[in-house]
Amino acid sequence: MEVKNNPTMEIVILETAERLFLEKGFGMTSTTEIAKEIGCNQALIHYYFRTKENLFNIIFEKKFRQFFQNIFVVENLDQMTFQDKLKHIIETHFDMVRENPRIPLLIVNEFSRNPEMVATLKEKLQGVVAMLFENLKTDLQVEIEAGRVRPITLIDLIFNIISINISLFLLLPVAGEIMSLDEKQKEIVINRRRDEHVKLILNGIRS
Amino acid sequence: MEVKNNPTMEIVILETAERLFLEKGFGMTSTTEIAKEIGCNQALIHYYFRTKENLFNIIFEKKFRQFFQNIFVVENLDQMTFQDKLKHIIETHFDMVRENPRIPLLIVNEFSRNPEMVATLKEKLQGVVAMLFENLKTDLQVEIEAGRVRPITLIDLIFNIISINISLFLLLPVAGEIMSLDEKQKEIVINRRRDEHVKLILNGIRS
DNA sequence: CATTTAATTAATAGGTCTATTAAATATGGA
DNA sequence: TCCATATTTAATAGACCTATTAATTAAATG
Repeated sequence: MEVKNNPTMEIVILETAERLFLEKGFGMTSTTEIAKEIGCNQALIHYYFRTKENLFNIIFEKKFRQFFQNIFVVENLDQMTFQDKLKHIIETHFDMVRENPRIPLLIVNEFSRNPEMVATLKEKLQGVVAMLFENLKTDLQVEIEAGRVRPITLIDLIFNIISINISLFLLLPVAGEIMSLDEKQKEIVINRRRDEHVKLILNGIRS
Repeated sequence: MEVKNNPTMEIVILETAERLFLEKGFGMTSTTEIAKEIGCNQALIHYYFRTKENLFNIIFEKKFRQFFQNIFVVENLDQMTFQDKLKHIIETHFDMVRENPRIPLLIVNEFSRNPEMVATLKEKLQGVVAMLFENLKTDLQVEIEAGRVRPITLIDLIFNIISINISLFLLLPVAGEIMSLDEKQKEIVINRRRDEHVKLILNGIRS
C-alpha cells in the first residue's frame, strides 16, 4: 500500500478556497474560479473534495471553531483584578477579530443560507462556552455584590464585548468608504477604537 | 399620450425582489426565482428593470438611504438633558434597526461585492451626516468641559451606538441558535438588550 | 369598432456552473 | 524496467442563469 498522500495540492485548494469564500461568500465563488486562481484543472477541486458544498463545509467548520473555541483568553489571569482581567479579555478578543476580520460575516451569511450547519456545530462548542462562563461568573458576582459593578448578567457583558469588537471590522469597510479613510487612517482608527472599547465596556458596567 | 402606468406589477416585483435580496443576498437570488415567487414570466422582470443588477441597485439605494438618512432622530430634543437626548437617540435607533434587521448585512455584503456603489451613495449623504454632527457636537463639548462626560469624540460615541445596535440583529440569528432560543425568548432578549444598550452607552461615557 | 400602445408570455441564444467520466500523465515500488 | 496506483486533464452532460426577441394578449383611445 503505497500512500502517496501528497498534501500540497489539497492544501493549495483549501487555502485558495478559504480566501475566496471569505472575500466573496459561498454563492459568488465558483469552483471554476478557485481552479483558475490556482492555475489547475477545475475537476481537481472535485477530485479532492467531491462537492463545492463539502469543500465549503470543511472550511466553514474550521473557521467557526477558530472563532469560538478560543474566543476569550482566560489563562494566567489569576492574580489580576477583575478590571484588568476584563481589559485583557477585551484586548485579546479585539486582536483575534482583527486577525480574522471576515469570519463573522462568513458565519452570519452562512447561517442565513443554511441554519442547520450552525446547529450542527453548536453542540461541539457548548462545553467550551460553559467552561468560559463558570470561569468569569463568580468573579462578576463578587464585583456586583461589592457594589463595584452594576447588576448585569455575564451573558450581556460577553455579548457587549463580542458585539463591539466584531462590528468594528464588519462596518469598517463601509464606514471607511463613507468617511473617505485610506488604509493608514483606518489603522489609526482601529488602534483608537481598541482603547475606546476597553473604556466603553469597563465604564459601562460601573455601578 | 396614453400613459397606462399601472404600477402594480412593477411594485410587486420590487417588493418580492427586496424580500429575496434581503433574505438571500444578490448572488443567491435569481430573476427566475423572483418570477417564480410572483407567479409571472421571468422576462417580465427584465421588461420592467432591464437587468438584475439594475433592479438590485434600485432596491439597494432605497434601503441604504432608509438606513442612513434618518439614522438618528434629533428632533424635539431641545429641552432635554444630554443624557435624555442620548437615551432617546439610542432607543429610536435601536427601534429602527429592529424594524430593518437585515439592511446592515445587505450593505456590508454589497460593499464587498461592489465598493463603488457605496462610494457613489456616500456623497448624497454627507450633508445629512454633517448636520447630524453639528447638532450633537456642541452638546458633547459642553458635557466634557463640565466634567460630566469623559473625553470622547462624537464620532466614537456615534460609532458605539450604531455598533452595539446593529450587531445585536446581525448576531442574534446565530447566537439564538447557539443558545437554543425560540422566537419568544429572542423577543425577551431583544427587549433586555434595548435597556442594556442605553446603560452601556450612558455609563460608558461617564468621566 | 378599429387601432395603437402596453403588458405578458414563449422560446431561445449564449453563457457559466457543478459534477462526472474517461483518458493521459506522473510517481513509487518490485 | 514495468506495473499499479495516484494525480491531473480534457471533454462533456445537464442544469440553471441572464437577457433578448418575437409573438400573444390586454388595455386604452379615437
